[in-house]
Amino acid sequence: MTTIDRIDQRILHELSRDARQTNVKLAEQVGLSPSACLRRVQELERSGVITGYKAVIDRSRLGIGCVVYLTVGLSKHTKASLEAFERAIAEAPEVVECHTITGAVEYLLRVEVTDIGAYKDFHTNVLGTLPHVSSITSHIVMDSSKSTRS
Amino acid sequence: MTTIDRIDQRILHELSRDARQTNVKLAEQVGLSPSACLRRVQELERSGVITGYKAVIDRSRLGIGCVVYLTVGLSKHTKASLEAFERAIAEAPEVVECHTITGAVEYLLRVEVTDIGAYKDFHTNVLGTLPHVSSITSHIVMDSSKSTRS
DNA sequence: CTTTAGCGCGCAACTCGATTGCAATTCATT
DNA sequence: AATGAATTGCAATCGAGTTGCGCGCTAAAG
Repeated sequence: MTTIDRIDQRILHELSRDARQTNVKLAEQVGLSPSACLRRVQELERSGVITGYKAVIDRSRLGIGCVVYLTVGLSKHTKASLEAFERAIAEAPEVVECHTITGAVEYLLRVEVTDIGAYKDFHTNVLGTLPHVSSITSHIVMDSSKSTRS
Repeated sequence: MTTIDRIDQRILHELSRDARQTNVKLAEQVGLSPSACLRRVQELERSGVITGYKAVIDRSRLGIGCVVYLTVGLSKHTKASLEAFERAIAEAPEVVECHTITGAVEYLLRVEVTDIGAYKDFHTNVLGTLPHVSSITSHIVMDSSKSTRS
């Protein structure tokens, strides 16, 4: 594992909050000169600690009104059926996350759609067409009081 | 809702992939001159579609070896007990997401820790000390085959 | 049909930040 | 104390960011 000191941690924290602040400002905030700060950032990128940067988009402004976490259980647990399911999920733009999890079911998915009708459509016409799906439990997100993941 | 045309969508898509590419490169990719492209980005920011930018950090490089999604049910559903729970969760650095969801339980949390022992510690010493927590169901993430959320 | 107004765009000039080479400083080891 | 390695700061250069101005296109009004 790469050695991360306190200044690196500060840099990571700052870039988690605002990845497009100028390097000059970032350097000020972590107490380095701009060039030393930039080299730190470059090293964090090169070593793979920082894997990229992304825009944070307010999906509700784009019409996303409904976020759903759902668990999916499969009736067949062969490698082939798992892979077929994951391939289908990879093709579904509504699904923004797919995790293989421990427990009574195989997957936890995060789905983002415009409204509950669109979710029903997804549920019926996407999930409903996949072979080996034996259980689906949906949880609509009413509020996200914490979202600090980066 | 702000009007988003196809070029705006292209911009959003590109900035979801690499938010620190130069504006010159972004402009090339969406087929505008750099200044027109920049104004589009500025407008997407001003209007709140883009709420910010963040670094994507590979947590496993920082020692995070264990991601857990867990559902939490409360025994009391008063406003006061809900708020107390959320305040406690806001103070727990291991919890990176907290969603209020429909269904038999109240919350879905995402927790990131170094290893399963650290999760047990969190489970016992953080969750275990909170009043009104009546059920906890943990799912360890074994793999995330899709993660396109932005 | 013509004219006008509004919107989005491109061009170009200026400013400032990004980047990198070199030298200095600091820290750790012998 | 000396040496080597790692980190940092300085400064110069280049390129990108930013913005004002004018142009072109489209739609609406006369």
